[in-house]
Amino acid sequence: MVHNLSSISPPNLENLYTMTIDDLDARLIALLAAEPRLGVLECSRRLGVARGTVQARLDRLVAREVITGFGPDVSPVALGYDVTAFITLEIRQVAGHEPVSDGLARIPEVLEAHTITGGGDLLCRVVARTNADLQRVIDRIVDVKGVLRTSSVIALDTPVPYRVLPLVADVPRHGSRST
Amino acid sequence: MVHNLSSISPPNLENLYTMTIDDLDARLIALLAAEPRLGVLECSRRLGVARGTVQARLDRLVAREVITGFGPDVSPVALGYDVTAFITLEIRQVAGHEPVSDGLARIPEVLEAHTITGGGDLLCRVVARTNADLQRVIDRIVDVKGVLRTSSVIALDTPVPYRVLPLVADVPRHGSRST
DNA sequence: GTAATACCTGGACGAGTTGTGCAAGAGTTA
DNA sequence: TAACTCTTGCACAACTCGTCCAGGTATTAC
Repeated sequence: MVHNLSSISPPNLENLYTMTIDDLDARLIALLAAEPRLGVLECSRRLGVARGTVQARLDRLVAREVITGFGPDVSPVALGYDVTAFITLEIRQVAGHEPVSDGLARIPEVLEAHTITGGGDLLCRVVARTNADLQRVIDRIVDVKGVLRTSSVIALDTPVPYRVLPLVADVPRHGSRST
Repeated sequence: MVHNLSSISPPNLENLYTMTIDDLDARLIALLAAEPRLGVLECSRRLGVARGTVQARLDRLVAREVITGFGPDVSPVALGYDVTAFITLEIRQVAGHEPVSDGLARIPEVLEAHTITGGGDLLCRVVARTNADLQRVIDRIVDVKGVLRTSSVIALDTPVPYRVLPLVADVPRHGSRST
């Protein structure tokens, strides 16, 4: 029997938003990151818990959007895009960001774009087949309505490739629920 | 019977390195990206090809490292890391990049790092729990031996989140092998 | 033109996994 | 003590997986 709303909302909200992950979650994520094609059953064996537990944890992690998806991770380099660059855009501020963002989103080579501090600017990561091809991509960006100026920086090497695992291992936990 | 080496090497090398992907590959990747938990059998149904074909294509894509993995994709935001920043490092050039890269790799909040054009510099993407926490992360970076100066830019919004799919759809193909 | 090669198809096999449901026990909170 | 949440262990049928095979077709080499 429910006596008042506070007996419903607060615990749920806390579970959904305040909580992060516990030790078992972290181990599960690390395991899946190491061997992504593992099934639920195999995970449960490796982690030493029941299959239903792994299934429930996974569902919860996905529901809470801690896990946002399961690849596939496609390598631009393997597709022939060997050049990565970071381009800072100076844009006309009167128009706002949206039109520019829309224009950028229409360029396949723009892999991501962020608005950043420092007066109406955008930082975006682009790829191209060659340095000469990069010029073409930059031209396309400059052609986007609202873009005033660009300044590019080419990535030569990637000593630390994108990763999140150290973060997962480092997150403050709410105690270990597992025995 | 093999008459000379040229009847072996060139075709293989071409298949492995020169080729990109064809139409079916692109559709398969797009399908998996949209619904990553799909099995091989279900993919074959959706794509209208035999199961063995999908299996072979997937194996090849992974072998050629067009597909480098299958998540899970973990959201730093869901773990409480709400602040993303891009930090440009000026480093002491005598030592080279490696020691600095190693130091950065040991900081969980450093999600990726690239060496960039412009004289011994590094660009890295970091996350932090709050703006105040970002200061702590920056301090850790500055503490890395070889780092002289940093300059940070905070990402306020991400109008174009990381994506590769448009690239896949756009890649020049070697004709459609599918009927 | 003929042979060799690579690819797709459709079928088959057994082993293993998945989704689902249930009852019981443990731990926490009020 | 009661209510709640989570985990466990078990069960079931349905499905999928990895793997193999033979036959057909398209491309390439000679």
